[in-house]
Amino acid sequence: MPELPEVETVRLGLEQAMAGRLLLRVLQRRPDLRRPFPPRFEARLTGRRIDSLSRRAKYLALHLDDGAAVLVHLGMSGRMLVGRQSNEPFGAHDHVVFDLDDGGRVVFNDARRFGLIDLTETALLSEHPLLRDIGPEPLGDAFTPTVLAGRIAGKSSAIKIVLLDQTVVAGIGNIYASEALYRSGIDPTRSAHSLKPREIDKLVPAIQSVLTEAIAAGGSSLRDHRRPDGELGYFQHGFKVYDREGEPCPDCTCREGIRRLVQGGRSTFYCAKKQR
DNA sequence: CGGCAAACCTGCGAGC
DNA sequence: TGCTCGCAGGTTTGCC
Repeated sequence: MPELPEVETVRLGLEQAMAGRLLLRVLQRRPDLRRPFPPRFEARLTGRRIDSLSRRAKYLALHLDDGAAVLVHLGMSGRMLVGRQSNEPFGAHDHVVFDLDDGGRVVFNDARRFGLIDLTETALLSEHPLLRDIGPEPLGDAFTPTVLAGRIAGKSSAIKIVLLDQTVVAGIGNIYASEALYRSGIDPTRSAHSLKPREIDKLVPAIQSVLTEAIAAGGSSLRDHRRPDGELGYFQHGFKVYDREGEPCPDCTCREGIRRLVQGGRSTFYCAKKQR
C-alpha cells in the first residue's frame, strides 16, 4: 500500500503518540508477518523508551534511547493505529500491540501480512541488510539530476520499472511512478538509459513535487491507508493519471485520454500524447 | 544483468 | 442474493 508519502504521514502521526514514551507492554499476536518476528520480541522491547521516529524509503524506524531500533514496513495493507482503548477487544488482523506509559496504545494491523517488523540492536541503521542497498532519498539534498542520471545509466529496462527499484531511488511506488512520469512528460515505456539530460532535469523535480504535495495532503487513501489517528489522506484527489483510465487527460485534448498498460505485472497510467 | 511469473495474504468491487 | 474472477499502495525468489 503505502509509498513514501503515506509512510511519512504515518511517521508524523506516530511521533505525537510515541516519541519519548516508555513501552510498558508489547503484545505479539502471531508468530510472523512476511517473515518471523525477531526472537523474544516482546520481552526485549518491554521497558525500553522510544526516543524518536524516522523514515527511510518505505521503512519506519522507532529509535530506542539506547541506540537500538524497531524497523517497520507496512507492505500493502499495514497500518499503525493510535487511539485504541486498552479495554477494547482486538480487531481482525491486529498483530502487534504497543502499550505506552501515558496510557496510549498503538496497534500494528495488516490484513495481507506483507509487512514486516524487525528489531536491531546496532546503532548503524544504515548498515541494516534491509536498508543497506537502498538508493538516495528523493526529498534529500543528495537526489539531483546528475545523481539520478548516474544511477540509471546503462539500465535498459523501462523507466517506470526502474523508478520502482528501491536501489535506484527510495520510496517511489506504483502510484507516484506514474504520476511523476506524467508530470515530466516522459513515456513510461522508454528505456531508462534513453532519457536525455533535459528529461532527467524535469523528472527529478516532478518526483519531488508530487511526493511533497502528497505528504502535505496526508498521503493517498485508496483502500487501506489510514493515518494513525484514523483520518484519511486526500491526495488521491490530486492524481492526474493513476486509476483514471478512460478519463480525459487534464493537460491536453487528446481523444484517447488516460490509458492503462501493464509493466512488470503492474498497472501504469499515462497519456500517450503528453508523454513521449 | 533482464524479464517474467509466481509467491506471500486478505478484501473488495464488478459482472454474471 | 451469491458466486467467481480480477485486481490491489510491496518485495522476494526462481527460472529461462
